[in-house]
Amino acid sequence: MQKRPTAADVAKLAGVSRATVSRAFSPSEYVAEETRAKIKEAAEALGFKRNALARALITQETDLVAVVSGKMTSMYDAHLFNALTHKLQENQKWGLLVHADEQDVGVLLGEALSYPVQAVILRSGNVEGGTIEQCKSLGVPLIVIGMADVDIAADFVCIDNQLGARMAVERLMKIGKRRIAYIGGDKRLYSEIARQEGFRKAMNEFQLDILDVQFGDFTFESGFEVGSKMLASPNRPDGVFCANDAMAVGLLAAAQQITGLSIPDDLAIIGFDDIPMASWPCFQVTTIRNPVMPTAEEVVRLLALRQSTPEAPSQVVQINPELVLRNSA
Amino acid sequence: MQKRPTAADVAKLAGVSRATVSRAFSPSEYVAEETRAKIKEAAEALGFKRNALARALITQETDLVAVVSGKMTSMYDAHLFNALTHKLQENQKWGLLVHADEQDVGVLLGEALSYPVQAVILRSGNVEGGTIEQCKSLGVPLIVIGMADVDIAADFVCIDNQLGARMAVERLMKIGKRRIAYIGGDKRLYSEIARQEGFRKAMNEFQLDILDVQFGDFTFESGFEVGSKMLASPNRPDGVFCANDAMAVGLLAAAQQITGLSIPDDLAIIGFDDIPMASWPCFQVTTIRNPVMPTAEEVVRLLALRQSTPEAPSQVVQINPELVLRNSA
DNA sequence: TTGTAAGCGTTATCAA
DNA sequence: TTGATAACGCTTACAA
Repeated sequence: MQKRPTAADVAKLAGVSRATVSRAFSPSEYVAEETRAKIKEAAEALGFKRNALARALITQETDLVAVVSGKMTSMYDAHLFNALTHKLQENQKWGLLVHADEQDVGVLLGEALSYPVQAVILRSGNVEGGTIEQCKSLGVPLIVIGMADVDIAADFVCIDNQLGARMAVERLMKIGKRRIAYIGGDKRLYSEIARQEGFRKAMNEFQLDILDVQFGDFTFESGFEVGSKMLASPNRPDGVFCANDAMAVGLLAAAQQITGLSIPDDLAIIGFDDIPMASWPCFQVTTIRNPVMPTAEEVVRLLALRQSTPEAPSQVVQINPELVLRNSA
Repeated sequence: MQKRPTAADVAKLAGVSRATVSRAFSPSEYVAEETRAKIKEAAEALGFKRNALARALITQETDLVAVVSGKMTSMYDAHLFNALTHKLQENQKWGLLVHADEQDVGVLLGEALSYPVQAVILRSGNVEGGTIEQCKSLGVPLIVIGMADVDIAADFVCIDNQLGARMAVERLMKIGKRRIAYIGGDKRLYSEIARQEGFRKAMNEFQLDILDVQFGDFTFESGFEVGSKMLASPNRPDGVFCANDAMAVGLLAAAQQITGLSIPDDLAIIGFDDIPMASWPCFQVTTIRNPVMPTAEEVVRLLALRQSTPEAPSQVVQINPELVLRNSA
């Protein structure tokens, strides 16, 4: 920040008042075309740009949105992030990046909130009390992606995990699988909890016994490792629902190393999310799509809604999952 | 943005002046411990936070940094982004997100620059003139990641692509390969240009003929496709250097489908970047590591340097590549 | 140690 | 259609 030209500089050069310069930059204000042209020209010459800070201060409205996101460990995270930033930009919002590695969301968000933001968009496995309190006390709307909780005063946008899990079980049933197992991820994360619950409910509904339940940590490596053990067991499943694609691909890779094991005949695999890798020719994993664009769109819709109707009751928006058939099930 | 409490509110509640409230929040200012405690208490009660906008306006210094990044299409992008935001945060900087899909970097950056940012960090395949001009005319330092150009008045942080390519060729030579081919990515991107040049120079230096040169677009799918063709050719190489890991893994996957083809005996593969996937048990690709942490660290170092010494001549910082030996070469 | 008052770069109100 | 002038929420001389 240094010798940034100000409206006063432009005013002097154009021979008008500061107020007129300001007006010249507001399309809705009345100002003689001639004057406006003169001002624009002077502004151009100086490289003048209205200072968003000073503007926000007086207009009392920001186009800043805090985007809280953890480490992006999978392509799903990266794609969601892409979609979100894309949509925000399309709606003239600027994302203020808050990178929360661990449990430090509260502190970091606190610091970030020294910027008056229009809302906080949180993409995280867990929403702790401090975060919600902070937003509430500052009157900043909170929009959470990837989980749902009707008891928290925040908006939520989340894939319908239960339905997704049910679709997976249904598919495995349909292709004749009865010895069905589950590979879950980090037990503290909402996606794991919800998907496992959906899986259990569906299995129960179809009156199927759950053959095996194992846990990885949502990574390929863990899917490979846990999957290898599961396949080595004498009690081997003929169908596995994995809580995300990375683990499903890991399991598939493990299965591919066992000679004579045919996919999907001996072993069917269904993942969750539909990351690009699931469609690679060497994998071709059947999965439950968790679409990022609709998610991002709902987020900006809620953002707009909160701005126009701040007092509206908080919403939980469910995104529809979709069964994507490939070779693994 | 609504009923955010201000310093005046706190002052009234604590029974002091606005100035004292301000001082109470600056650790270096003298203010009676008793008063400070009283003010902190009042601030706490109201949920007061100093407004960063107003602060920046008066202090004339921002902790905002524009982070321009395209769509993240690979885990390398995601990791670099993680590392960068992490480091920025560690240095009390806030990233203002600019998501540039295509050639629209100029326009978007222009809008983003209405916020007085300390610097612009650009992660992109191409730096066009408009971007540089805009930064210069506003006196905002520009730091570019992933390319190097001594003729542009900006700081650059970039892996030493030539050295990396050379290390790959050297390794292929060392394990007895002489029929060496190259699979490149999008020809407009700097990484492609620099890595290919490095490859050609090294091949020339070792007095080897280049067997084949093909191009994908830096994705797994393209590596698989181009690789399949390359392997089907009667003039099949015994060693391939790929311009990134995604394509190297794609090529490997294609090779794995050919029965009787042994890796690395019949075909050695070397990638670039060292993304997690390269180390997966089913791939184990030898690669040239392009480390993200050192890159991010250099960026924040340059950021600090530009702030303390704005007029220092621009730098091109080369990051050292590293040969990571795995099973594919 | 604290209060008063000026000012950062804008926009909004009110006259002219 | 334009120009003074007062805000916005803060920091910082300068006084007290």
